[in-house]
Amino acid sequence: MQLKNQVEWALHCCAILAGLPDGKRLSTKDLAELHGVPKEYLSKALQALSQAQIVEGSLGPSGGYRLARTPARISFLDIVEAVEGGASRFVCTEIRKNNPCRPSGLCDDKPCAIARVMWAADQAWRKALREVTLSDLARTLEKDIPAALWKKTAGWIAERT
Amino acid sequence: MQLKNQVEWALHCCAILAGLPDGKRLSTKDLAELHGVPKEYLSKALQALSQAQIVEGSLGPSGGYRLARTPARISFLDIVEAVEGGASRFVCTEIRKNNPCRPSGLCDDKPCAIARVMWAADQAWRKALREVTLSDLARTLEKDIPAALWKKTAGWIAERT
DNA sequence: GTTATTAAGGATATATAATATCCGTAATAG
DNA sequence: CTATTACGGATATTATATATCCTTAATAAC
Repeated sequence: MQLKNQVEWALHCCAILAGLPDGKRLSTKDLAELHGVPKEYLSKALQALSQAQIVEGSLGPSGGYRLARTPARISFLDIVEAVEGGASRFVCTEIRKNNPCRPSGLCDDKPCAIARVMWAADQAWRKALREVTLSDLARTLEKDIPAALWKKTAGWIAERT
Repeated sequence: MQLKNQVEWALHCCAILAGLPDGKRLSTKDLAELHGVPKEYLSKALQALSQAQIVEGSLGPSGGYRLARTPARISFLDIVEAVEGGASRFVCTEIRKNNPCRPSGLCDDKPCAIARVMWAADQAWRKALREVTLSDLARTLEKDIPAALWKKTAGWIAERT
């Protein structure tokens, strides 16, 4: 049980888009080349982000993607859920109802106790992701990435925007 | 991306085993019938629990499973990890290294900033699961389950131990 | 207008993992 | 000796993830 690799790709793409000069866009082709991933498949992830209104695509030459709102207003959770879906990773199939001792008419007033615990843990995961935004990430990256690489990459991007 | 249904089954089986009279065992066959799930496949989940030393199997007629330690010392996380594995659900494939601007010799002193956030969220999920034990669950179930069903099920189990 | 480029989305193929079943083995209680 | 059990290996089936291909409509540049 693993998150899709598209989640990783989407996060990295958003990190790049967050650093783009104002109003500029970057195409799927360039994002794919920058990250060394297949353009066609990455495109699906970007489309998911677009549908979730996290990024905004535009057509034609000089078209491409940019963030739909400021980095401070986009959380990791937004991006993860756009790609992976918002459903809990624990699915309760109500096997308690298969208990042969159970009266057929019996109705439960609460969801299964086991599911409640699993769902609460899922919420803890989501909370952790909700609390980190793209601007937080940008600050971290600025410290992590060597200045030379940072500058060279910015130049590479500038040539294509 | 969903947890395996075996996780749900394993948790329910452990809940039953936690309520078993001292020293008694219950077989895969009975656990499967009680939960309405395929015996052969459930067996794989129970084997995983056995390998993780959460339950203890014994052979022969009147054999079966019982918990390997007290319910207070078995957490949801123990059970989930036994079935689902302990690896983080986010896998970093280091796509940052595919950046064409990156000097080929460059070595990173830290793991990718995006991965760090994702891994922290994974830890939050695990923490929530680590903090709930089978004895906590037993207390909750006692309140949730109607006394009549509780008693009838206990009887059903008693006939088979 | 014409052309090249782009996002968007549908259709389809391939690979991997989840789900499920079957069988052989060794242990063990009656 | 027999029936029952956990355990593990092998295999089949189904679902999902991964990936590619193709068509369409928009649009910027010429």
